[in-house]
Amino acid sequence: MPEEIDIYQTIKTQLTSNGFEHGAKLRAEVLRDEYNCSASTVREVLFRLSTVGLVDFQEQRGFRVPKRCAAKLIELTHMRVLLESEGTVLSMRKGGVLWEARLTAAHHQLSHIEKRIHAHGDPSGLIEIWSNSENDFHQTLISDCGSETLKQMHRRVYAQFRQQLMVADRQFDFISGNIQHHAAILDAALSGDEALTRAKIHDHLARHLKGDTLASTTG
Amino acid sequence: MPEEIDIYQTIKTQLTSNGFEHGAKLRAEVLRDEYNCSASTVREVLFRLSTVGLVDFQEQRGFRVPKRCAAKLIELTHMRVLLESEGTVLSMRKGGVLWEARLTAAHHQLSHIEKRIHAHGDPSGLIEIWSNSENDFHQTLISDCGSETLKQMHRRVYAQFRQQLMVADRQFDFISGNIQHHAAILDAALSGDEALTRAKIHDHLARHLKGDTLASTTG
DNA sequence: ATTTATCATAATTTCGAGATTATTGTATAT
DNA sequence: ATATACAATAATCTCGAAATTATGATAAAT
Repeated sequence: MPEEIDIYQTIKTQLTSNGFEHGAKLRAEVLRDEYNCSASTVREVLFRLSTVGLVDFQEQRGFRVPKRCAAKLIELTHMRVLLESEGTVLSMRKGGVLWEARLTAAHHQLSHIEKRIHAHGDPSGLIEIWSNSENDFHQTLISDCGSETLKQMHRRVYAQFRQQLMVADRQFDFISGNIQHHAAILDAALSGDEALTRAKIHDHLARHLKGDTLASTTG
Repeated sequence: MPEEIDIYQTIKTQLTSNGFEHGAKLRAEVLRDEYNCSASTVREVLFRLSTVGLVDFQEQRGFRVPKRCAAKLIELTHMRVLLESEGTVLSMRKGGVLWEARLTAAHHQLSHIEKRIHAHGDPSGLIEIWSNSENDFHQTLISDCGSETLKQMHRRVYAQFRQQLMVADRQFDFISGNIQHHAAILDAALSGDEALTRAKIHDHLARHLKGDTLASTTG
């Protein structure tokens, strides 16, 4: 069995779920023990992840986890708005009932978890499952856009976005306003109002655009 | 000196300038002779290029040059319109005179070459220089958008786009209409009319959207 | 004649070591 | 005390070969 694919996914998951410190050095000779493989294999994986933006690489100076950076988060947010709006509107136009059903289902699950977190106050044990549901909802929004390229780019941006946001022990990206935000996006999408849908997607992410020099284009 | 970076650039250039056949197999053991290095180094490079979309990879079945595919070209074109419009409008808003100057210069050079090709009839000897100028013009359009992320994504999409279009001995992407198209984009950008600029960028690339199921969003 | 099994060949994947380069610490000189 | 030169250490980069897996050819069986 070729394990490089597994190792790639494993390290990628670690990178996007706070498995490493921001700015931490990633030494192949050290990581090899974690995954029972050689340093060369780890090196290849890190090289690939650097191409995707989840790892920083400098020649002759090795690999590092990208450090937190406000400007970068703004750029990634801006990209999310752009790609997610476009993908969602395209999915709406294809007008599939199946898509509406899947979106409703994804929102139902996400909503359920968010209400539990809101009621409970402490999201500690639910962070992973919430993170997966949030991801699923946003992926579903664009799932029927008809462009594998767009979906791939969005996955990439989303992964980097999450990496920037993840901090140990904190409440991550979750705020109580999310419940209304997600519901508003769902309603707008089902209503068929493209401009409204774009606006709601923008509003949902707007809090990450504080101090932005990049103005919004579609709002 | 670490040559992997050089080899990466070399192979990338070959991939985007018709250096390989569409669908051709890329065997590390064979390519190593071309670049005076080991098969492992070539393998790493191909792995990285596969992450960027310029090489197809299947586990246990090696690397291949992506084959030509109408649907893919449409997706890439759609992405170019999306990213290039957004990046250009953002550059316009930053309103730099330096940007306008650079854009005018880039257009002047491109225009010069295109008129020579148009007059001469045969673009054979000018393909490479035209290709560089065209690339430069479009990169300059978005150069002051303020988002490294957007620029990086556009570079990637553009590279894949060109790879799809390149065919040996043919006139590549060049058509006589380009001269008017590029001039129209320049004029619109300098005039400050955002909607018009978006429209002209779309029109310029519209011929690659034949048979598109993805409708345009901003036009 | 077509299918299945087995074997030989070729390609891919993984590895650890050697070569190269950066980093750190120490000593000397200004 | 600061700066420079040099040596020791640690990291990165490159490589060729061994291990694994796919591919293709040949033979046996239905």
